[in-house]
Amino acid sequence: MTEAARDEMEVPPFRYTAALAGEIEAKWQDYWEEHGTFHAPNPTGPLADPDHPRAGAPKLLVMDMFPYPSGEGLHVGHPLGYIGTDCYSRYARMAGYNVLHPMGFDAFGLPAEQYALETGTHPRKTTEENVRRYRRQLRRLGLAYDNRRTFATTDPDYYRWTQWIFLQIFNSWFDPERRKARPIAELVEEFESGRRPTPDGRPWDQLSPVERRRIIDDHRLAYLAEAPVNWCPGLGTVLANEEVTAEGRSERGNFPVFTRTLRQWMMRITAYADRLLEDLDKLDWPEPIKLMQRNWIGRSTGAMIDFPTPAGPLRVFTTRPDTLFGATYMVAAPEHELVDALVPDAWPEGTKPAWTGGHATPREAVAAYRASIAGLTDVERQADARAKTGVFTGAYATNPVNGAQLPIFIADYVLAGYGTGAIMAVPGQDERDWEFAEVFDLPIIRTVQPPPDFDGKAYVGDGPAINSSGPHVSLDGLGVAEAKERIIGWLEESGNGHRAVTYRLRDWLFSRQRYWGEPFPIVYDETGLPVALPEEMLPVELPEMADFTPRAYDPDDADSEPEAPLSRNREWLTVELDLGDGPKVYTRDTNTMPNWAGSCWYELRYLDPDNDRMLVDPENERYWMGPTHEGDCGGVDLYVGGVEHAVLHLLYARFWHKVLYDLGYVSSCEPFRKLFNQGYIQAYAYTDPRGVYVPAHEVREVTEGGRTRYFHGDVEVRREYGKMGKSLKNVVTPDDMCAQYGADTFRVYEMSMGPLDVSRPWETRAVVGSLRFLQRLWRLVVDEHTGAVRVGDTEPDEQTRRLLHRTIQGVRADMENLRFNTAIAKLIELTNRLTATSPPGTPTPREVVEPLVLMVSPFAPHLGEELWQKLGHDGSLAYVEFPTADPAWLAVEQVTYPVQVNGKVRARIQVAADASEDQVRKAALAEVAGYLGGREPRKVIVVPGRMVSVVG
RNA sequence: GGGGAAGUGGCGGAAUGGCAGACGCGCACGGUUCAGGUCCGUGUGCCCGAAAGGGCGUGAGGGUUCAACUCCCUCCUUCCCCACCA
Repeated sequence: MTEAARDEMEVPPFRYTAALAGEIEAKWQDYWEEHGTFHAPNPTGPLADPDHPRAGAPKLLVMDMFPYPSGEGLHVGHPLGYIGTDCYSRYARMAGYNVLHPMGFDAFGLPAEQYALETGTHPRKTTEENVRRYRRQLRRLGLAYDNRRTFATTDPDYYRWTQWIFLQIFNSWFDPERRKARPIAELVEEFESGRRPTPDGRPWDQLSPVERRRIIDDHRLAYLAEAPVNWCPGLGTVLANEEVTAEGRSERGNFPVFTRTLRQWMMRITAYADRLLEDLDKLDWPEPIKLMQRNWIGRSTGAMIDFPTPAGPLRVFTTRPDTLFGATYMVAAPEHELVDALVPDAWPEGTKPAWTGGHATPREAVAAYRASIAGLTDVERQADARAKTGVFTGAYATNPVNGAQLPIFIADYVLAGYGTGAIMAVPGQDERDWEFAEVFDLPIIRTVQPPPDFDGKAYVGDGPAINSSGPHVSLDGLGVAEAKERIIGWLEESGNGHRAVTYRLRDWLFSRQRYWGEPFPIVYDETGLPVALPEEMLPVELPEMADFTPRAYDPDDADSEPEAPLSRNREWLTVELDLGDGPKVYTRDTNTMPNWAGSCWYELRYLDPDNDRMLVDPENERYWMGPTHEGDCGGVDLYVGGVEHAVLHLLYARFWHKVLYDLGYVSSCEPFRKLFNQGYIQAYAYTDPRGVYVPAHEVREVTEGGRTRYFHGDVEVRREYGKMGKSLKNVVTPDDMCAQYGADTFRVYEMSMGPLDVSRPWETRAVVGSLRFLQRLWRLVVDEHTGAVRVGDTEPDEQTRRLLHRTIQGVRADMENLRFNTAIAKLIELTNRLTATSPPGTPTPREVVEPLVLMVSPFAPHLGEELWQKLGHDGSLAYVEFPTADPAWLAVEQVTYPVQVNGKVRARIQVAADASEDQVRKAALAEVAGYLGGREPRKVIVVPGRMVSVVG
């Protein structure tokens, strides 16, 4: 007889098994879909429904970071956050909120295209298949989405609006006075009226149309620029800095990446740096995430200082203008534009041999140094980080504060992209400058007095200024902060510099030479300047192409040139249009948008997914996302996702949202009011002695003598801890869990493993604990042998009733704070109490089991619905009020006080809850007198309701 | 190098400064069972003890407090992020 057959014979016919769970789950999933149970009503438009039970109720918008439907499918780690938001949403709906909990798919981008390339299938086809599979898997988990609002970013109806937003950004400029984006037409008007001077001062009407367009284009929030970009021949595309690893390789594929200057679309996110920084204070986000964004934006305050040179002023940015007297040399980035003009024909008198790099002329030295840098990979540069390299340009600059002649070097420790690409070097107060000064034997002047016990080199701390007096100004004796103020004052008066702020944040490189992305709604006319397509022409559909592969090259071929796949589609490339000045032939932009584009605004589309007149109806946006009080930015009420999006996605989305806010399309000035980062589910993986991974589920654990060893067959294997993945042979899928235990058990297990924001290891063998819990709950309602409902209107005993109300109160608090693990622990306790007090054969008190079923239902929704129905109720419990604790049963009559003597618990006393402190003290002392050796206690502390502490 | 998070039984984890280890896994014993466990019950931090009881215990060390997993200082370890940002 097989085990399965035996099980079938022996297991009571109405036991809650995985098989029964599967039936119940399918039944309720169909029910919810059929009845549109989780449809949330909008205030207006096609999704409005005044008869809905939650129409007009307070709203709650709960979202997950939507998934990338990859070809690999889901493992048990993926839905952790989704289950969390689902439990929270179901709870909030029962607590009276109109809850919108939508889900969509982020389907454009590199991985989908890579997967398509690997399988030789068109990305549209594989994407559609993947989305279908994800939908099925998520439905199987009972996730309560309003599925009328589901979309993929690859739907033309969706990316039509992605392109529309691009056009709004393209047609806007940032007004620094008003600190906001304004329509580009208003800028044109300012130039026309003369209120705003043109860059070279000529009147607007004397400029040629092309000159005017260039000026306007230079102001746009989305603009074309020759930018140093990361060209990856192996992938055949340029990459954003964020997609390049510290080793200078592509994050995806690990191919070499080269720097190349190309004409690219850029987004002027730097214009919003200050607002992106300031508004972090208004957000209910985890502090570490805010800090990461602050660091990414990297605002530093200081001064710009101009140092006269023979080739014109060399401008530097410094955060330490107070150390100006300590500058002993200058360094420009090797790429700095002034360098070529600076370099003299011959080395000046007295040039130290070490400065020349052994070259006969400065020009040769500079060229050789540049070549040596270009030949290095970033890994080598990184490895060389210890030893500073560089070369003298042969030129000197003048320190404006004292006339000192400062040799100008080029060195790669100065970055072209930050500040002005040049620095004044102050070795006395900067460690990097000190190192360089040591290598090149340059003078070191301390301008801040280090403390007596300071034995380091460069001193970066605070202290009185020294050696800082000149003919125009003296800083001596001032602290760093005062010295900064005084020197900036002098710089501004004397015209040698000014206060300045710089940011680490760069403008966002927004184009990719890829196929699987949103095409730009841009064409070029005969001038080669960009022209926006009119809104009526959206969407610009991605043309079907049989050959969509990027032209990849030998990964090491640094001389290769990028080529966009769309540029090979001759038919699509040119288009005849009449844009108001007669029919003309235009060339389309052949770039596509990066995969961040679709996720930059999707929260808005959920609110009004079918609107074909606008992005989102303002009334719907105001209802779901609008500010609710003075000083509030508004936004999604709860946004759950992984920390890996702490910077990029969240920063880009905030930027787009702010542009839409400035232009008046949304009432919320931030997209995500509250952010929560869920942890990751990790897993063990096992390698055999050859280092090959073996299937984790085949590994046996043997514990002997307190030491645990692992075996695969007879072979001992080594355990590793890490991510779940195919290559590690340790994947467990939700489908496995649903088949083995049922979706409800799986959900309960994931939510009970630990706090939602903490990563933890997956352990399949522990899942059974959650099944046993649900089985006990089931057994409280259903007789396993007869299938009869065994709930009666009997009174629970007082202790059980009190426990019920304490549980209700505790579970409500836990749910509000997303502490699902402790909520479940409380529910198990109550279930265990009922199991003990209502054994089989006796009725289970309805008064307790009904609220228990309601409280369990956010975690185990299918079982909840089924039991609710068995308890005699019609329809779904999704809108039934969540239980409320009765204060009368929370109050206690007797309190047990532990009594500590000198920090150790020596006794327990029972006193009436309303006993006075004095009564408690007396009772406690009577109990522990023996521990005091007959002496009077020195001190007695009564913490009301908590404990008594006696000090002897 | 800078920043962040975290160290509690065999394991996952509980604990507004107030009885450390809730709840679950595992394990042990018992029940039901011919048997098995996706059942039920009891026990389960460590050490001494037959027990009653006692001692020790939240990475290490110090401090504040009647009282510290919790607050402060120093150190160690692990994970994550950023890394020549002037």
